[in-house]
Amino acid sequence: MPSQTKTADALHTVTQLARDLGVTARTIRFYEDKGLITPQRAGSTRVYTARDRARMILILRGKRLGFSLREIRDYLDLYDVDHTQAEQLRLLRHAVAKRLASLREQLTALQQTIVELEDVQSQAEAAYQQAGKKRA
Amino acid sequence: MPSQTKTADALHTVTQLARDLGVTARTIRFYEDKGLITPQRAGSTRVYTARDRARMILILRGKRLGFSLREIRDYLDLYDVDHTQAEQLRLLRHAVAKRLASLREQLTALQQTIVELEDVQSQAEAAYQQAGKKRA
DNA sequence: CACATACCTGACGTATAGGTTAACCCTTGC
DNA sequence: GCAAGGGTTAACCTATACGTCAGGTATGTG
Repeated sequence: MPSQTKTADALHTVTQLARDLGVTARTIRFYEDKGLITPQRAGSTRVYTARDRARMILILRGKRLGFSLREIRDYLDLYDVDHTQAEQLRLLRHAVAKRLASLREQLTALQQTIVELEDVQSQAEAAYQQAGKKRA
Repeated sequence: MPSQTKTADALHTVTQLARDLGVTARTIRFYEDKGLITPQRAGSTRVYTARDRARMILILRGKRLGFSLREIRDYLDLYDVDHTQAEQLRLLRHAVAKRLASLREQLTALQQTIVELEDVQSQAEAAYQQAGKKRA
């Protein structure tokens, strides 16, 4: 695909894109500083294409999933090189699997904590009832 | 139960406790600085009892669950309240209920994140298979 | 006594993810 | 002609959770 396809792709400034995505312009510039996105420039003004927007969405998604900006950058770099490289996909799968394992561990621990806390709750409840009786 | 029961409880220094728990002494002192534990002192030297050790274990578990030290401190404070005062019990129950609600919320979010990641995983898997085919 | 250890406090450094502010440049409209 | 509004960089501030000295004290041993 040649680089000039459709001119219909809306271009945006940082502020517009930020509003669109629910982050601040500062955040987007910060990501650029960290090498996660590199918009074109019109003079010194940043110009974002639909592709850039899609990339930002991937970044935010990565963040939601608990990856650090550095990790996100590395994974996005994998995409950029070539989608068909099996080796890179292997790395991605590995990273995702690791993260999943960690999350599942957290899930188990969290469930356990809830059970424990429910125990504390019922004990506090019982003690409260006792205190009530004594006072009566 | 009176406060002096068995003298058999082993006492430890920061370094000993740290090694025992797999953290550094600096970490333990830091927690003290943040009000999470307050060991007794022998002169200026910190002295940790079995209770202190148990408390440290609770702290570390909280950390594993991804809570901030501040949250952990608040959470431990709940345990410290006098269990016999009705008013305090009321506050305790309230705090525990709030924390439980928050934990359940986190649980839901975590489960959702896992589902999303599993999705990413299966897509990466599919792409990997595709790449394999192409190369063959 | 001197030296090795271990403990203490205090202060500064690090990484992550931005927020805030300052000072400056351009463009547009009245 | 100039203020308003948006864009830019640079630099400093924040919070979290420690690591890493520096400098000082106390204890025990040959």
